Amino acid sequence: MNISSVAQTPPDYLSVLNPEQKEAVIHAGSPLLILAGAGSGKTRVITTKIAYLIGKLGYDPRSILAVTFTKKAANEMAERARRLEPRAQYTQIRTFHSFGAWFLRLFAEEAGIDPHFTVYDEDDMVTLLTRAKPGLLRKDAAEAVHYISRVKDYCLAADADDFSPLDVPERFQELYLLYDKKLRETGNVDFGDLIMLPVRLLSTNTQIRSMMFERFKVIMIDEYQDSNVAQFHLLQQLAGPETYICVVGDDDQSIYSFRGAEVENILTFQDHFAGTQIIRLERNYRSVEPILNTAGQVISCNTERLGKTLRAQREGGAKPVLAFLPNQEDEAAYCAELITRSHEKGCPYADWAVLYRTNAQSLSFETEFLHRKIPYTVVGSLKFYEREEIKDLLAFLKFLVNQKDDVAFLRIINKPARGIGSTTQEKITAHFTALEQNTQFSGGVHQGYLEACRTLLSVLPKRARTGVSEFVAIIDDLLALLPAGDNGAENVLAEVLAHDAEYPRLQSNESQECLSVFIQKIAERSGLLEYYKAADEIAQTQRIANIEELVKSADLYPLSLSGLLEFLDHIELDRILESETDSEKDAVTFITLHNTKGLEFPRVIITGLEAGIFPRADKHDRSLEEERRLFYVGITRARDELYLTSCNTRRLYGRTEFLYPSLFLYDIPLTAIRIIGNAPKSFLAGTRSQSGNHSVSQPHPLAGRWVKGSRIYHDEYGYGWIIKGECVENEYVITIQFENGSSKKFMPAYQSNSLTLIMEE
DNA sequence: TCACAGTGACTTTTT
DNA sequence: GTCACTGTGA
Repeated sequence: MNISSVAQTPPDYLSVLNPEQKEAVIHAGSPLLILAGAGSGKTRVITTKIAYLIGKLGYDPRSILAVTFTKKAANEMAERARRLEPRAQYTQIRTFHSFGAWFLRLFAEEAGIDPHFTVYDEDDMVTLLTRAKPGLLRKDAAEAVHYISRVKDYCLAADADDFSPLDVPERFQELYLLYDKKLRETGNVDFGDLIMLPVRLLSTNTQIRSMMFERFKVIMIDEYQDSNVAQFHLLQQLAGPETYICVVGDDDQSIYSFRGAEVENILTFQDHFAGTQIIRLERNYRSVEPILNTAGQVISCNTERLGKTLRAQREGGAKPVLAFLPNQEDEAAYCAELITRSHEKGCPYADWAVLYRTNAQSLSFETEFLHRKIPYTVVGSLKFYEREEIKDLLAFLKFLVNQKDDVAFLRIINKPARGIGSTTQEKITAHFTALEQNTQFSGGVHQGYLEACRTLLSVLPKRARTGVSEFVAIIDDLLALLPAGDNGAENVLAEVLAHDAEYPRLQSNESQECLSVFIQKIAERSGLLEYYKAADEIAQTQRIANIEELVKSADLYPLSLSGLLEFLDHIELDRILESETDSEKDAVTFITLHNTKGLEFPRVIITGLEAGIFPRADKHDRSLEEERRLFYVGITRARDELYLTSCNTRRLYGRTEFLYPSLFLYDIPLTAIRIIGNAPKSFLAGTRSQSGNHSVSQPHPLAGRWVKGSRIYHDEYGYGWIIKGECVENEYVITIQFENGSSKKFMPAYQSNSLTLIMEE
């Protein structure tokens, strides 16, 4: 690692960079914070930097650790880095969590977990906690699990004295302790552990810590604005005195604080890493000028920013369009119309993206587009790995790896139904617990639930016995098909210090049988294939197709225990994104604003810009700023054309609600956009809805009927009286004070079914 | 073990 | 309005 041998002649890849990008690439020595605005060529800088470190500064590729948040981003980064510098294939380019998993497998023993651990998702966590505390309602377990996840984002273990950054419910710690005890019994980990356990291990074990210092000389983190406190601690632990640290992020694009992301990490980076140099990338190559200006207007309304002004590199382009529509059907029709017209002029459907705040909003678009036969794909509503059939199959895989996996066992013991009801299941669990306690005293090892099943066979009633012995036979058969292989952690020192060997993930599987055959066998032998085949026919679902997809995705992994573990890591940690067939198809993209991060489209429509929908009604101060950043992220996805839509009314929970324009629309100067449709006069006058200051103009035809002081009855809210009647943009709006204390606004014209005027006798 | 009805919730969600 | 969960009864 000779840092002093700087390049004499810059290679090609440097010549395509602008001065700031180049500065960021060749910077060395002190910690570096790159503030990279949307569309400023951030990925290019990171990948070029990796290539430069290896090719020009002579760093060993294996001594570089590059961390991202999504598998997709990691893949893209790895691929692009490799194109610039082939040796970058040996660089550790991973997601935070897959790095944690790699680390924990190496040091499983020291961390007190099974080296064959699998990762529990939130759903599994809830099941586990429900098992740990019988009688706990699933709803309450889910709440506790939510807090457990959050608390782990702050690196607070169950025995912590205080969970003060968070407002945890009463008796939370009791549940947390119980949960963690149960989790450790299974030998598995949850997502939070993948970061928290490495942090704890590194901070207490100096030997391991120096091994990491020895291994990683460079640490780079992408999307740093979305890192949480635990991840910050991990960075601190991994950063030795000699380590070169470079983080890249954009505080204006921090949109995951509800998941524990801590903007403070990027805002205070320079305070924690002495001598930090900051480089700003402010040239935007993506959007045309009017779109970028709009984005700038919006984000400048936030106060908590490091501050950064993007400059458009693309001139020309049209002003964004803001369309006011009567309701969500018209909104969907408007989008469909726009897209159809552009398609007729030769624009591919795939150029378009329809963005919305919540998944539920996709429904009206789906209905409309289906009707008009416009092809579309919905991104990320029902996640592949969350599907029942996939979870079932994965539970089988997990159980084969680890027979103490409580959650997996529970899922598969009686699915498809083998006549093993709750009574039998409880007997097995009780016996398992007894085994667990016995071995704790004797220091022995047991085979978990499988052994518990086997020993109980003789004492079970006939029907249960048949079922359980069938289950045991299935597991035995499948285990016999799985060659043990090595678990990849046998020689930790070699793995950590190896500088030439390729990581097993990239192993070629030509000589070996592949894992997909095995998963196919599981689907058959378990009876799940047959079970879902029948279900598909009854319910017209696609479950078998999903199972096939899972089988296919295991193609690249060898048939061995380590291959299976790797596959599970891949599934759990780096979720399968949309299938290839989807991305090849020419179709409009329907997507939530959150999911658009890192993407771009030539034409973008941001829909549902109404107060209470976006931003959501409960957002204030800091979280309002986060919502605004979300709007900013949405706007900056657009390359050539941007459309914004806002509805006057929307059906919510089966009720038609009257809605005001989104607060964020007031951030944009009227001259910067082209307004079409029936814009509320209060909006044009700049009167914000929140203040409720609507000037009453001429009397409305309905005003004589719904007069102030009248008694009313509402289906949902009960009795009340009208405290205000006003005319807003040709619509008559009344404010009702209900007897339950709440007050609400209604438009009588749209609510005649739920609202009744009580005539006095 | 299954089927049905009543109840409640109903953001966003990289891993 | 819709879905998913929970508990009861056959």
